Amino acid sequence: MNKREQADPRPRYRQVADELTAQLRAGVWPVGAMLPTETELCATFAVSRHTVREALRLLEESGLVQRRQGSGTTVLALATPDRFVQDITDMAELLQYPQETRLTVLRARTFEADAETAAQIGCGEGEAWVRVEAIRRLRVTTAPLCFTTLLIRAEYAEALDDIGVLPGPLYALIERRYGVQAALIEVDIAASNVPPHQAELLEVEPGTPALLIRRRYLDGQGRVYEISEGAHPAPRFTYRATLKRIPELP
Amino acid sequence: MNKREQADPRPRYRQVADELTAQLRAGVWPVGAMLPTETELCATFAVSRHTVREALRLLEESGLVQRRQGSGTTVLALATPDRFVQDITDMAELLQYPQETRLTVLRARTFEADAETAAQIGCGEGEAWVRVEAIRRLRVTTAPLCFTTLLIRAEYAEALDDIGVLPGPLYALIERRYGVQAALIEVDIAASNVPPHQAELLEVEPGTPALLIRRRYLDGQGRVYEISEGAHPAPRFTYRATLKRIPELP
DNA sequence: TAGTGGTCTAGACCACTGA
DNA sequence: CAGTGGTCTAGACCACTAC
Repeated sequence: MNKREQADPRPRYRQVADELTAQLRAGVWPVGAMLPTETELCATFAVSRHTVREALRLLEESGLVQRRQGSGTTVLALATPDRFVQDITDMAELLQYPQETRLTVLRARTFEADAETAAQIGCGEGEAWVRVEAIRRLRVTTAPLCFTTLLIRAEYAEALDDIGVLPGPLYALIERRYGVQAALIEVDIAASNVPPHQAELLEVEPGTPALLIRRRYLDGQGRVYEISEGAHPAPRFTYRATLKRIPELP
Repeated sequence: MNKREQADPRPRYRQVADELTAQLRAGVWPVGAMLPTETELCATFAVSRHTVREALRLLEESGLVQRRQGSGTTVLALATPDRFVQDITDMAELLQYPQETRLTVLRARTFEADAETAAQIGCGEGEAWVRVEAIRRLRVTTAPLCFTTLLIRAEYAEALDDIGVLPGPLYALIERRYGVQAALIEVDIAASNVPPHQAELLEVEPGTPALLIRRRYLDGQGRVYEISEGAHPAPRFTYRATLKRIPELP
């Protein structure tokens, strides 16, 4: 039993994981049911607890089961669904602006969110926010890249002073100053026309199609603390993402 | 040494991982250098090899180090960079069309890629492909959602017969018939105007802004085998993504 | 061939869950 | 309280890498 006698090149924990995956797929346990305990699985497969735990770790990483100390291992799914991820490692990659861009603030104004604005933002009524309008340009050429509207909680307003002084996107400046980290970023992308009052600033004809990119930044408590909305005239900007498939278990 | 005598609630392997992370950040080892061997780390931290390995697993999952059997553990980075992921679990989520849509094929035609087309597609010159033009509609209402142009390798053309018969996006039909899995999907999103010849079909005025979504599907060998290009008239469709921060180690 | 990380065992105690 | 998964030890052999 010690050596790998059979011609199976897979490690034992992998064999156990594959067997369990197959049994899950076969419907041995329904979703929500409890898997046998680790000790029981040790007996079933005649392996040590360590090996069983390595196998369960694989199942857990695939999202098939959930383990909870004290209560046991529950079935989350019978088979690994198709999964894709977009993995963004670089902050610049997230915003997808070339490094050589500069944001010029046009206006900044504090306001209190009325009912309608609060609903739009997803914040409480009466909260103090700052609205900033700005233009993003390439440093070299003159054509503006986009017209940006930023909304940030008034309590973080001083981070605005760092725009143009320190590099990086606003959310990074806020993190630097206040320690608030974006835990979640919601991105909405839509098409629209360049609004009339922005057309001149963007140096395009009114009615030019534009890519609207709206990002909502949420902190660890799920509270929205920044919203950025950029209007990018049609030919100047393309949003690009690469999605990788997460390989299935077997 | 057995019990957790100090008031440190972290498990030992976590303490070891955090200490190593701090040392990495402090520059004890440069990028590319070898970490001490697991046995050495056991002695340094006075823990068992299992504990060291759990700690190294954490470092590896954070992308700080790389482990290779036989050669050792090398430093990949001194600190975990900001990382965000978009995690797409549902296939429908990937395409973001509501379930109740139907694709109606207007035209389908086989062609050979000339030099220009081959360069655009990213395929070899002279290869046989099929171009399909189609309209996606909600089943209930009448307003078309988008005008779609599909390009697929001619060898997978029979998957087109399943459109409207089997549910799911084309790439899933191809996978079902031929076993080809998308390993990578590249998504480009841009703004444009609805082309004149599509305006009538989409039931919008010519010149209406549209969201162009172009997806390139690559198989495991990095070969493009399908491209879909959808033109979505402005108010009818918004692309939405949610990015989660990957928590740092400490 | 020496040394690395990968796998595996047997056994122990702990922290947490739920009856 | 009994039983679960979480952590940890001591020790072993194996597969792989590099010299």
